Amino acid sequence: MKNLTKRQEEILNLIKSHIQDLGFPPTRADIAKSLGFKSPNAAEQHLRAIEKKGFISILSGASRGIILNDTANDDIPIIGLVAAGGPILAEENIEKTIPRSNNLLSNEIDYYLRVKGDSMVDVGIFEEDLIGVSKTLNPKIGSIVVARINNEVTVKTLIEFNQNKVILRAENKNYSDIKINPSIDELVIEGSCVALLRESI
Amino acid sequence: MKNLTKRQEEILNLIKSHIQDLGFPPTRADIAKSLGFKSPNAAEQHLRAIEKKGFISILSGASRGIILNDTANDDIPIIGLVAAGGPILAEENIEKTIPRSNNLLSNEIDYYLRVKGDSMVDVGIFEEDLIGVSKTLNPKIGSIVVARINNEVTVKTLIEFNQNKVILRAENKNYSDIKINPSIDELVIEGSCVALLRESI
DNA sequence: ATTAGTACTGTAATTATATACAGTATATAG
DNA sequence: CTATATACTGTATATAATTACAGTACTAAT
Repeated sequence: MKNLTKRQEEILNLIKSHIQDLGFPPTRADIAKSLGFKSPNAAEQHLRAIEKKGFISILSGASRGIILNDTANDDIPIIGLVAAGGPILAEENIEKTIPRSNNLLSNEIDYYLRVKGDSMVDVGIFEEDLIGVSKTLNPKIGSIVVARINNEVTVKTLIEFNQNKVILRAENKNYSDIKINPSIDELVIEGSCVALLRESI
Repeated sequence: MKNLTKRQEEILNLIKSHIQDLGFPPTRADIAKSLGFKSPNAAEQHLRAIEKKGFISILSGASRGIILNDTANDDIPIIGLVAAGGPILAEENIEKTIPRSNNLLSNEIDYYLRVKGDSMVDVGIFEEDLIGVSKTLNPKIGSIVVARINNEVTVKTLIEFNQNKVILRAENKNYSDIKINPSIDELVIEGSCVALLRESI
């Protein structure tokens, strides 16, 4: 997507604030009036240019038919089953997304991961719960982390983390600790768990 | 604000989803076409009625000049400690509020209640968790409810609910069932638990 | 009994809007 | 030197859209 000129950006911002204020886009005449053009055609031509650069779509024949092509992908993805092999945030794993502005929990959250299995029930994390994961937050000993062991993604408590020994604990008496030697098995700590959501109790 | 009729609500929803989908409100003709009216005037008159009831404003002369009067500006309160005696939603119990538009869970939620104690740990509800409570949802046997027993507010599973015998269960082996005779003890089911939030795991 | 509200059809006029066409001027890239 | 892009004025027109007016029919309230 090419860069907008100063004037074009001015017009795009005008469209955005018009939508913000009134709830619908401006007409060509509105734009012309706001920016002091004496011809609505000036606005028309700017719109065409902005459309050509991909920032908006114009519906022909529809009044105020300007659609913002929001590039700003600040949605938080909800990850369902993670397909083995690929990255967690791969397209195919995304169940749906929610706008970040609707997120009332920590804004450190990079994605929500739907919990599979009962290995964390003793700390109140149940199957189908959504855990909020921060990729950047440094995983601390004793915190709950999202780990990938040999391409298998799992949620566990981090008990020990050394060069040649990592221990992950399932918070369920029926499971035993997972001991990993990172020089033998591939281990990636994908992130830390910072929140939890449960729908339809 | 008066209530909308079924048809009027249908039209309001149509406007909302049109805005959601395209970014601007529909025209009278759009509405007529969507709902099968043969005259755009049918839409016009509905819009006037909806405006009269306060749900929208219509800008005269402007195409698509329909402004949603955000009624949904009621914030969802987060209830901390419930002071004995008063209603749950009393001012002094409100820890803070969050805009309903930011709520990504069920929109049946009337308030969030901060959980005190460990009586529900076996179903993954921990101290300091926030449970989303619906006042209107009919409490079902087996569901988790917010109950008030002699002015004490508690969260428990509803096991039995008869005229002279109500059983509430703590989901924690260390607690025993609470048996109540509603003709002796004052019992109010305040709502049903429909969601759960946990911050800072 | 009558008024007000709901729920439409049908027609038509006015105005709002998109959009084509014809220009002018400046800047930049090949 | 010649396209191509930017940045406009000015005019005109087809059509999109609002909106008034005249009806019909049913329901609920005063």
